[in-house]
Amino acid sequence: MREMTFPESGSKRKLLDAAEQLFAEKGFEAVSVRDITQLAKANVAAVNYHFGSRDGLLTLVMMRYMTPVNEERIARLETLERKSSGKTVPLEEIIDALVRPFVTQIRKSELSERLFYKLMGRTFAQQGDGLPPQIEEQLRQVMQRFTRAFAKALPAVAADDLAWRIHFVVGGMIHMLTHQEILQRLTQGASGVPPMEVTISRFIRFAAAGLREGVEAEEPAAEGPQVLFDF
Amino acid sequence: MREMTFPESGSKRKLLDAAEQLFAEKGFEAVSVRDITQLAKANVAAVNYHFGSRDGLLTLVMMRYMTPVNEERIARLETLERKSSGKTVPLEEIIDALVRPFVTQIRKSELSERLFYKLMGRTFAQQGDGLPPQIEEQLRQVMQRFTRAFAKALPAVAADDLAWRIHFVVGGMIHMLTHQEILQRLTQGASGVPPMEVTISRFIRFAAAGLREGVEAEEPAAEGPQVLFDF
DNA sequence: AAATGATTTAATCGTCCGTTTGACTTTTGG
DNA sequence: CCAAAAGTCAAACGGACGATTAAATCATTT
Repeated sequence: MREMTFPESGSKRKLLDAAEQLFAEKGFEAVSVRDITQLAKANVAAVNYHFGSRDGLLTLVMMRYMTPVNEERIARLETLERKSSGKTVPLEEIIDALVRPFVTQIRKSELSERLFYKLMGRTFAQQGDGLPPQIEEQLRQVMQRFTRAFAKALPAVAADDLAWRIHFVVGGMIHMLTHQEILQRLTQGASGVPPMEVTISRFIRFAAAGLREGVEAEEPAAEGPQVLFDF
Repeated sequence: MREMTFPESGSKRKLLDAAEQLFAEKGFEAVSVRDITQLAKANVAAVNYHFGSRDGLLTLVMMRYMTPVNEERIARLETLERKSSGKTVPLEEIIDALVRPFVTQIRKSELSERLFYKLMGRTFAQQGDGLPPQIEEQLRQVMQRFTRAFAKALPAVAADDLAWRIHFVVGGMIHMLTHQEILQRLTQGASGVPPMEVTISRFIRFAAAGLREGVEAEEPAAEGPQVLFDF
């Protein structure tokens, strides 16, 4: 009958939140367990008690915000492929599925927008350089999935060419996230649309053009107009 | 008659070389003074004696490989602007001036290609996040200079749009450098051309297409054919 | 109320860090 | 040749780090 009571005290969550905030602000390696426990108003030993080690906490923090994003990416891509059964999925929609979860998942985090984007960017930037294996595996699967989708949408682009172009796209995406604050001030002033929405639209157009480079324009869709993207 | 003897013992250079190598391999923050002096076969105190502090050494290491690259970037851009006096500089050539110095400056370093690219990538990725002020200033000036050039080459692109597109390009460039090793294996097997040359050609095409997005094709150059880029 | 398990706490461990010291050795210039 | 400068060296400094211990406190169940 105790299933409604929290089996864990609030301190575990407080530690996760404090760590998340500090990692976003200062980077993963620049934050000590003492920084974290101090912000969370917990004892130094709390981290090792609840998470086994600093690395255990780091992994859980990463999983908490990365997993929903990666799951939504896959879900969106699968929806796209199901919708357009047979027909090719428009390139812009694939890129959208890759980056849109950044804005849709943000409200579920308690971090400010700015910090959430930084956190995501920091994580992606560290790929292949000491990320927890679970995160690496998630990202590997996501990129493999999207690479296949891109290949289908761009049959005219050679495989090795496409691999590099996707690489460039990912780099642009990371830079968009990590340095978002620098340029976001230019974007503001527009309508009530969140600034990141505008940035993502810009990114989708840029990435699609880069990915399509050298591919001659296809004949205007045989049946009906193309889906419009007026971000 | 002693002009051929080094006024400084070789240890200063050995420290710079060792630090450069370790920074490239493990990242700037993951290398201790003791790691460096051990590889350089010097005493722990040598770093503080020759460079004042670990940060002093880090700054000098960065300056040593960043300054030539940034100077060549500017020089190439100025040559372009001088050559095509009046006429607009082709977009591809501007991007080329931005990234080509990576390959031209590499042989002057004693590092292996792979490490040199990693080092550059790591540095760019840290921009605005604790780089030595001199390096930050160099990069700021370079990007300001190139932003002006891009604006001239793409008068049809709004200023804020262009700023973001350049941002995406820089992100792709950084990712190309830092993760070069992962995809380079796909590129090899070609002719005797260095793999990075091929990668840079791919990057230039990608970036140019992204930057040009939405700009209707200009009428075929009124006088003579365009300069050919057959990388 | 007693017992049990989960959590919190202060104190401390050993290690690594960047830096400093002072003695020692080498190089340099008059 | 010799004094001054430059360089090297072993040793140690204080501080921060992640982790651990054992006792104290809390919550829940019996």
